Amino acid sequence: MPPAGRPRTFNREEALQRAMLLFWKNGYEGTTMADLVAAIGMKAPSVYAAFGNKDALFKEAVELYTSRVEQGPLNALEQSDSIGQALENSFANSVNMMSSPEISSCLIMAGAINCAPEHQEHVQHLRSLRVVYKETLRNRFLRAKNDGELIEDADPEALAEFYFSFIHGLALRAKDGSTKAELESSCKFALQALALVLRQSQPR
Amino acid sequence: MPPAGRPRTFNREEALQRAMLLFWKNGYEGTTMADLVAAIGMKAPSVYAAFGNKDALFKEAVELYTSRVEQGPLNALEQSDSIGQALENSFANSVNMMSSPEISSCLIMAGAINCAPEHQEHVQHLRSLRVVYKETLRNRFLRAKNDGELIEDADPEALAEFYFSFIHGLALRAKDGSTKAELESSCKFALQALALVLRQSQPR
DNA sequence: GCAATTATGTAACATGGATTACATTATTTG
DNA sequence: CAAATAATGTAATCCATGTTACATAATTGC
Repeated sequence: MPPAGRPRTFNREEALQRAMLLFWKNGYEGTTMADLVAAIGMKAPSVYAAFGNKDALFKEAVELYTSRVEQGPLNALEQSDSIGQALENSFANSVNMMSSPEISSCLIMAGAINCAPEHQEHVQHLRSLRVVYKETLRNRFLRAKNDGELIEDADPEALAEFYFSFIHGLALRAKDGSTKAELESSCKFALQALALVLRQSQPR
Repeated sequence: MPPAGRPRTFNREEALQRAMLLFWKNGYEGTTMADLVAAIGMKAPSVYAAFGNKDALFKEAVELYTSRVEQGPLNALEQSDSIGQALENSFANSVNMMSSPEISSCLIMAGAINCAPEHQEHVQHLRSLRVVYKETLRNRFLRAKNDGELIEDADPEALAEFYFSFIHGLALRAKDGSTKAELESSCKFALQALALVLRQSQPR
């Protein structure tokens, strides 16, 4: 039984998806409510009625992004038993999502950098999501160490920080126009470097 | 002979330096003219008279930043004959400049990401400066290959892209709160990875 | 059909932030 | 001292952008 009142003439999910794509492409500050309203194809009051305000819409968009896009690299990290495979899959996943021609980069990694005072809500929000990725990476390296995949000297925290820096940089390179091939060759080298801390790796 | 007219009551260079520090800390969009005017300690018309407008002031601030701050890592890249030393010095230099407690990160690398439409002038400007860094890195690797420092298989372009991604990421990690120690241990690993492509390196 | 409810479109309002008009003040030159 | 020149402070103006008031339209339940 639909609720009383005039029914919506647009699809909320579809509208959210369009908003997400815009935010992905241009970030929070680079996307105006006018842009969003136009992309959704309705007038401002309808969008406000459906989503609240810009902050709330952004939050929902980021949730959609997280579940649809960011989850890929995150899951890949955990699904393989070998740390090498895990990273390789995660990177491949990241590069793919960063390489859509019109959109490019990563909403979370490349979002709201140096754009607004630190205390603004969306800045904190994105940062906390970056922390999630970092923690996932960190836990994966701790597990690898535990599993005996890494040499004694290997420092999982440092490795996580290194690979996270690299991934973070990839997102910016994508934003700055690096091709998929360039991103991929970067990743290839980053993965080769893992040999330096793998226990069973055979030096060439 | 000073020009006719009332003399300025503030030091232009000092004002520019303060503006640069603000832009460094908060980026172009995160810094308002009101902030700048307050930091300089004058009223808006005086600042406009001295610097033109926000864009022009930003441009001058970035020039100051480039010559005073960014030049360090760039010079370090070229001043050493060994690619390993060159990178090590450049990274150390970068980490130092990114680690000032109150300021942190890099004006050029972390500036104007996903904050404003691509076509805005300051966005293009920062991007072009990033290209300079990338090109310097690329040329340094080409030279290393030429000098016989690298193995046959080494791809200087890919190496440049990788290390630039990493440096780019470092800037964001710094912005996101990584400690100097974390940045340093990341760099250490990144430099160890160079062994994979160094001709004379002895595998362990 | 009528009341209640919710969406829509038009047209505003509110705010923050870049920029400037104008009168005034301080300095050099003649 | 007068004229010219340039800086200063006050107080606006302009504009983009987020947000909402209000009248109207479409739907449900009685």
